[in-house]
Amino acid sequence: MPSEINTGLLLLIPYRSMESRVFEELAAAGFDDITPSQARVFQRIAPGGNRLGDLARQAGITKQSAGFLVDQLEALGYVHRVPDPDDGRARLVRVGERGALAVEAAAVVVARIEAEWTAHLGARRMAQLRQILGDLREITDPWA
Amino acid sequence: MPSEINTGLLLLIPYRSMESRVFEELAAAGFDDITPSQARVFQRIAPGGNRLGDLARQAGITKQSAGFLVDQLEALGYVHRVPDPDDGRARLVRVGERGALAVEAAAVVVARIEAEWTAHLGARRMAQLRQILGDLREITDPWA
DNA sequence: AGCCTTTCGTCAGAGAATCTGACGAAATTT
DNA sequence: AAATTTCGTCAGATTCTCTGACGAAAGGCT
Repeated sequence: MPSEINTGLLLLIPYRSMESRVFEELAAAGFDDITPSQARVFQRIAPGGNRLGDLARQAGITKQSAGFLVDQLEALGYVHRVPDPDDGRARLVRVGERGALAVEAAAVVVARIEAEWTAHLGARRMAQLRQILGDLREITDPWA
Repeated sequence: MPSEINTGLLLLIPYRSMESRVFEELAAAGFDDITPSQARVFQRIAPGGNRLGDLARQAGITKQSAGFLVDQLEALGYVHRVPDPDDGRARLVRVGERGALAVEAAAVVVARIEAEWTAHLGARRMAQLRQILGDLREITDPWA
């Protein structure tokens, strides 16, 4: 029978596969001092930078935890914080030099994995998958 | 534009939504002493029971961590351990009485969420989603 | 039989990640 | 101006996870 496995687990399996592969290959490429938790925050940083609270909400953790992880990312040179010109209380977390290199390296790995998935599923179904997930985001993304 | 967001994150968003909702509603139903980490191990337990090492591999954690979590699940009455008749070193982790009730309650919530998703996507596309994810599992499930 | 070697689970200890609660500073509202 | 809210941090505790080492049992190999 065509799998009575619940849809949640069905989503988690490929996610985990991608995450662990990106993580491994990044480590092999010299970015071996970043942890998965740090990476999950890091990957949410937008081009213009984000406030700490935004990152926390998007990553689904408290702002204290996000602050803890950003401190480490900053010490490792992946990000830096700049004052928020619009709000004296806040600072913006921005991708730094080393972070930009990591982003680039990660994008290469992600592209390769997506290509493998496309090869397995066919371009048409890969596009359907992304389309459907995008639609699902409308009712499942607390941040969208 | 149709989202250049990477497919991994696209998978994670609905997963997290489902996980957190199941978790919340389970807590509201009286299963409020279980943690997400415990639940991620618990949900892998098969009808006949599993060895600790199996659970660890499936959950992607070390056997020590799995042991730690199963100890707690056992203390809370969700599971129990029985000797493995085929191997004197091993024991089987089995779902206990209270665990079975939690499984039942979780299944109800999962079914409701899947119904919501189906209502949003349409039955046809929901089926496509599950079909495609099932296929993707062939190359992404280290356990399958 | 008797010895490796591997596998299963646990113990011990350390480290990482997360949370709750409380706080000062700045922004916003009244 | 004062009260309220929001932003980030500090402090402390808990939870989760890992590495390393170990005894017990199983399986292989002379």
